[in-house]
Amino acid sequence: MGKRRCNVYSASMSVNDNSVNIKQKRGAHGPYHHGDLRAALIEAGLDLLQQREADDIGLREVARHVGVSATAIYRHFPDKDALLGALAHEGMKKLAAMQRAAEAEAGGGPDGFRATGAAYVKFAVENPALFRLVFSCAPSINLLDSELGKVGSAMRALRENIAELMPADLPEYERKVAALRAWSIVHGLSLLMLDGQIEYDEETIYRVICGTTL
Amino acid sequence: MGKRRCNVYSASMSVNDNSVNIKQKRGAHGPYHHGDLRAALIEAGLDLLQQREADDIGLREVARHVGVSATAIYRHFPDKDALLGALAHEGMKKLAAMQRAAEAEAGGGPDGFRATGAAYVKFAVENPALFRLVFSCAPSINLLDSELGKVGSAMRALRENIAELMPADLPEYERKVAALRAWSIVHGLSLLMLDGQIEYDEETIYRVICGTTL
DNA sequence: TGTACATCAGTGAACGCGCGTTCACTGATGTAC
DNA sequence: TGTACATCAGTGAACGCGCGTTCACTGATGTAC
Repeated sequence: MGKRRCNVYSASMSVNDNSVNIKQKRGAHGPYHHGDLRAALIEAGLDLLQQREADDIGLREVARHVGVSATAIYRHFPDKDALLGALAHEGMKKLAAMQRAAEAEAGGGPDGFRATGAAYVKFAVENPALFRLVFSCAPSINLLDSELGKVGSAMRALRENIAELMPADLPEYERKVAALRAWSIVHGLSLLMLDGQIEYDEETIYRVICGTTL
Repeated sequence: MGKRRCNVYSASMSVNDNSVNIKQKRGAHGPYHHGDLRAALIEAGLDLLQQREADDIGLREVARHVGVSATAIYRHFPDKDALLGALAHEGMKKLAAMQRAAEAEAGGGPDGFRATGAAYVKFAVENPALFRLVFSCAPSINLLDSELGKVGSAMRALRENIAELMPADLPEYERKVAALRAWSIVHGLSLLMLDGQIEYDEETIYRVICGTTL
């Protein structure tokens, strides 16, 4: 009982593995419509990242988690790095979404900025391994984005977003420095918390962020 | 020619492996006086950390680098984690030393504080893998320190050092928050640079640090 | 509707690899008498 | 000074492990006629 069952698609489907699930399969190889396995692999990867650092996640393990042979992955990703890259890309999008939501809720201006910063830290604390992966894969993510034909990278968007939130009356260089400082604060705060140097405490986060020049 | 030679103690000794070096051995097993191999292993580990992240360094590799059998390590460290812990501990001491030196040079007060911060970032940029290792091992380092009977941990010292550098007229809680912010800034700046998000630029670092409330 | 065929997402066996760790051992050193 | 002995830091062989990746394959699907 101690061991985990590895049901087909256990990552994304309900836990019962009765014949109904089996019969949902199309063909003999799985319940995948076009592109499903790719999505399932990513979901399984994100799932594993909730429990473990990216370095400790194996390609075979992801396949096992989905209930598919290890080699099936190669139909969807050229190699392990590509899979990790896709996970990082997903993380980047989630982070950006959380920040956008926080800003929308708090309104623009300084309040919005603080909310954005707090969301950044919150994302890191809630998704430690994913957060780390995003930054350890940052160069390849940029590459991925431009390959997809997007204008600029998600990372650049984050950076510019911070700069835009800075007060408009500052000279250009000052704005850049202030944005960098703001980013450093939330990034440093995040990692110090992930590494157990600071306890997670919303009040503290808020105060640390608010002290920034605005 | 392409392959590295693995000379005995090549990490810490000059490169020539002629018979003189061999004859320096005491006994048949190596040139170690008491405790020498331990030191050599640590040195080799630090050496490898200049080239590669800690996760990609193997116990056997460290032994190879020193020119000793892999199992010899177990005379000096219970397991791989202990060796990595020792490396992290060494890193922590180096970081602390660099900060102390920077502060001494710049004098106390705000100038000293800024110098301390700049030294922090400089250490990170010059020793990326070691810097990361220090923080990923932080809990075990604390343990190590208290096992050695020191009063408090090196990490705590760093933290308190930052707090002491804060202006004295601030109320207790404000001091704590300001210290946290200062630490976050240099920590975040360091890691953003290590991850290639920001280019290393002393002027920028200086400006980002100086903007902090003091 | 029936048949022939190309496509392609899966399969399981196999590869070589380097790892951390254990084991029984060896042989030089320092010590007691 | 000489001998017997305990200590202990090294050794190399061996362990099982899980990994990423390759390979030739299978069999359901969609398409052309």
